Amino acid sequence: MSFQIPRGTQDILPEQAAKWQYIEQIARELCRRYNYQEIRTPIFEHTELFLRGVGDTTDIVQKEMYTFEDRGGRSLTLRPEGTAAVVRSFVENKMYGYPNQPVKLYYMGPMFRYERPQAGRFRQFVQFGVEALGSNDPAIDAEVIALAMDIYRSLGLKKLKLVINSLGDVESRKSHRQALIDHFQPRIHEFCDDCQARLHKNPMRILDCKKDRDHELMRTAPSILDYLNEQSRTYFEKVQMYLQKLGIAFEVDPRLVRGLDYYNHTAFEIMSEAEGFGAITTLCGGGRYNGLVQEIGGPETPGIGFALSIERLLAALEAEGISLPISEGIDCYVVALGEQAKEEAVALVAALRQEGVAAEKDYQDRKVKAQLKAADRLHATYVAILGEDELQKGVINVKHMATGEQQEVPLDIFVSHMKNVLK
RNA sequence: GCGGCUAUGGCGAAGUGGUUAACGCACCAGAUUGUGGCUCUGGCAUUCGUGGGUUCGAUUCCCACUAGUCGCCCCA
Repeated sequence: MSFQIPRGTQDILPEQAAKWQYIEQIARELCRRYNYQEIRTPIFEHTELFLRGVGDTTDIVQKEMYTFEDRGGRSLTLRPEGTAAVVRSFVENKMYGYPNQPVKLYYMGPMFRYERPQAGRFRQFVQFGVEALGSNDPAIDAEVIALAMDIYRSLGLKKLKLVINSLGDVESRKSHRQALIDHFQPRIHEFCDDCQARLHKNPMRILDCKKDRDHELMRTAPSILDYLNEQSRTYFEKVQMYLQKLGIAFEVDPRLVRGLDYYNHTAFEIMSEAEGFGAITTLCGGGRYNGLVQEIGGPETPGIGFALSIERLLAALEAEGISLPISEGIDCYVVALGEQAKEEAVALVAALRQEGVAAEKDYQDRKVKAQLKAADRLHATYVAILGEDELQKGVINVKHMATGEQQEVPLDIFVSHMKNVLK
């Protein structure tokens, strides 16, 4: 074996690719209905963008970035997530000046993180995500969540759990942060190393720790929800009200903390509850990021979005035993016998294709029997057999594979005949 | 970054310190001089992830590496 695919990446072979196309099509169609428009940004950006946008205390920035220097000495990074780049483009192209606000965008493409691969985790993976920039209406939070749920439901997923939380605004977070430090500080030595490090860096993450999950201080820890100021609480309540109005079931989990620094107010996650799903159950994560646009150098602009991984979506479909309605099989396989017929078959196949018929022929110099077998393997609806006899009579033998019925069709009307029977 | 398990033909999968590496599926050919899906017959791994080591001899034992997989951390 001379070459192999880089670690944590995968080839999407034709059979799988058909599923990808189907999912992409559903996602695009729903974006059309929700009026989100596609934006395509580069696969790499200046490293500085992610340091700023994602936050330099995050794991992503600290240990997961594919960073390299180009020949001009610039530090570039393969994008580890989509939001920073979309916001960069929003600012750079002055989209805050667009007449239609909020600006509603979606993107779909590969992201890169240098991590150890595992079930549902890759070094290159594809995210579909949306961003709504310029609105502070809790209804847009609900819309974004609804769009994510709609995508999953349209594909047939049932075993989903939507969890939401509010991280509050800057003021609320500050007071909650202090309350957490006061709560854990006296007994922090009873916690794991990670938690001890988190105490001052990001005490909220202690609540997320799985090792110390059962420590009594965890149960009694101050909840962010108790520290939301008036404005933040009202906002969160409205988001919930709208979700109810949309008939979307959810659970409030005050311990839900999103990994990226830029989140505030609404945070949410959609998980799969399917049996036998791997350890990583998060299908989609998102939230509000009101400070980010300014951080990237634009005017103060609120924003909310989510990102979901197509790989995990496929895994969820698999876990729920859902097969997508992928059409397979060609319309007509032209079987040729003899030199003259072979030459003729090339023209016939071309003519069929010209008229929109999916057609194939043999290129392996197979015998009739083997050509039929090949047609069968390709799930051809029809087979058209052309030999010496047919050429003599100016006809072609059209056989319906499922019924075995066969009829002679004059060569000059063959293509239109096929178009007819295939309707 | 850390830990467990794994690595045999296109795929699935048995197996042994000793010289022919089971079997199933798929594929190819023939039985069937021009007709698929069924049946029968035959063919299909100079080789057991890569590199070292132990040994008279290793696919089988040991080590390293690479990759996969599951989990931790974290996340999509």
